[in-house]
Amino acid sequence: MSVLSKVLPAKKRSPIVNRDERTALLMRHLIHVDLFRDLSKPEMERLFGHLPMYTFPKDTLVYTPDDASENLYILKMGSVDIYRLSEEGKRLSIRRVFMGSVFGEMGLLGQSMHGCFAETVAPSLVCVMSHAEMENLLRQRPDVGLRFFKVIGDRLKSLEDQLARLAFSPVRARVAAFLLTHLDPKSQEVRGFTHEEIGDSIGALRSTVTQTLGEMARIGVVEVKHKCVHVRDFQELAVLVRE
Amino acid sequence: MSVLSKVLPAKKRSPIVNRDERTALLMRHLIHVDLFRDLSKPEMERLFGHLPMYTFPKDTLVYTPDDASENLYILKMGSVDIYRLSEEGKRLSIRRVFMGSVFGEMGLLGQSMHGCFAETVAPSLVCVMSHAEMENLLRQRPDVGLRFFKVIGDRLKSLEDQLARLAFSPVRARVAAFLLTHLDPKSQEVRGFTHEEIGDSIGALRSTVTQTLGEMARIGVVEVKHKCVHVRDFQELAVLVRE
DNA sequence: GCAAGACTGTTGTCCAGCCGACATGCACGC
DNA sequence: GCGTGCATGTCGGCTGGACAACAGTCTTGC
Repeated sequence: MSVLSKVLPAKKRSPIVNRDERTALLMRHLIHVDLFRDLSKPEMERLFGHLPMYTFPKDTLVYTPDDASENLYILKMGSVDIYRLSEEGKRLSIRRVFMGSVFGEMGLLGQSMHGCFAETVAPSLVCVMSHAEMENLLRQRPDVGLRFFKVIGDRLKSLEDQLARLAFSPVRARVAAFLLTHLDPKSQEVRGFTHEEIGDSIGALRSTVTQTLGEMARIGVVEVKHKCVHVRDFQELAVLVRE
Repeated sequence: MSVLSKVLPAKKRSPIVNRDERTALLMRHLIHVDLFRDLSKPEMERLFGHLPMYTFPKDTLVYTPDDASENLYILKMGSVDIYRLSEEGKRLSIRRVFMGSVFGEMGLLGQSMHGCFAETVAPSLVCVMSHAEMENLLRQRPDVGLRFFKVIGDRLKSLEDQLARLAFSPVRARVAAFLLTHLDPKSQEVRGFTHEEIGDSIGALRSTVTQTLGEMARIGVVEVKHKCVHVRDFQELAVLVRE
C-alpha cells in the first residue's frame, strides 16, 4: 500500500471548448453508457448536450473526500480508481471504473462522497452531471432510475463479496479472486495492475502479493510478466478462490 | 463465528388472515417506514392494502441464498440479521435491520439475493412486496425512487466503511466502531448482541471480542454486563476507533 | 427452584502475513 | 544508450489474532 507522503497530484481540469467537437465526442461515447441506453439520441442530446466535459491526464484526482459537490461522473474514456486512505495513509481500492461506466453516483442523493478519492489511472474523458440535473432526469424517466438500481445493486453485491473475502479468505484466495474478476477473456491475461495495486485492492502487502504470485507461477497456474499476469490454468485458479 | 453444523431453523411463515387486524397493523407501522413517507395515507392503503404480511418467530430464516423470489421485505416489527456463510460455515453479518426499515431490495432489479441469509433475531412482522409491484411503484412515484437511492447510498457507505475497517484496523478498533454505531444514545448502552454476534459482524473470533471488551473495561471505557455493554467514556471510545 | 443451555471469561499454542530492508530488473525519457 | 525511477524478487523477525479447550455465570423454561 502506498503512503500519504507520496505527493498527491493536483486537481487539473481542461475543459473542451469547441462545440462541434464536443457534440461529436458526446454522442460517440454516450451510447456506450449502459445506464442511458433507454434514451433516444435526440433525448440524449437534449439532456446531455450542455453538460461540461473534461479531460484528465493520467494520475489526476477527479474528486477528493472534501469535495463538496455531489456530481455524477460519466466516464467516456480512460479509467479511474476509486479508493480510500486510512489514517496512516494506506490505500484501499474500492473499485476501478472503466469506459462507459459512471461513478460518484452513490452520494447522488444525500450522502457525501464519503471518504473516497477518484484518481485517473489513464488519460480520461469525463462528463459531469450535477445532482439537480440527475434528479431531474430520474423524475422524468423512472426507467433510467430502474437501470440505475441494477447498477448499484451489482456494486453492492461486489462490495459484499469483497467484504466476505477479506473476512474469510487468506491472501492466496483473494489474489486468485482478483485475477479472475480482472481477467481479459481474449488474451487470458490481467494487464495494467502493479503488485502494489493488487495489494491495495485486496487489502494485502505488496511483497505478499509478489510472493503469492510467485507460488502460483511455481505451480504453473499463472505466468508472471511485467505488469501482466497470464493465466495458464483457469480451473485451478477457480479452485484457489474457494480457499 | 458460528458453524454451519449448528442446525438452521426451518423457514416458517404464519400469514395473518383477519382483514381488519391486517389493515390496522399495516397502517400503524407503515408510516414509520422512512422510505414511504412521501406517500399519503390513502395512497399507502391503495398500494399496500393487498400485500401479504407474515409473522416470523425469533431465529427464523426469512430468505436464503437459493430463494429464487426477488421480493422487497418491509420490516414492520422486530429485527432481522442479514448475513453470509463462508465455505466452512463461518458467519459474517452484513447488517442488522430494525423496525421501519426494508431489506432484500438490493437485488430488486436484476441481481439475485446474492448469497445472503436473512434471519430474525426477534419475533418479527414482515410485509412482502414483489419485484413487479415495486417496479410499478417506482414508475408511478419517482420520488420514492429518489428516497430509495438515499437509503441504498447510506448502505453502500456503511459497507465501504466496514470494508475499510476490516482492511485497516485491528480488532480493538473494530469493536469500538461496532459499539459506537450500535449505541443507544438514551441509555448509553449497546444491547441485544452476544459477543459472538459482535465477532460475526466485525470478522473476529468470539473469544477475541470477549478479551477486547475485557481490556476496554479495565481501562474504564466501558462496563460489560450480560448481553449489554455500557459506554462510560464516549470520547475515548472514539479515539480507539481511529486505531 | 432447578436443570439445561446459552453466554462469558481465560489460557496457551501456532502461524499467516505485516513490516522493514535490500537487491535485481525493466522501461521510458533524455 | 544510459540513468533514474518504478516494478519485482527475496529474506528474517515479530505479532495479532485464530483456534482449541475448559471453567465459571447467567437465564430461561418447565
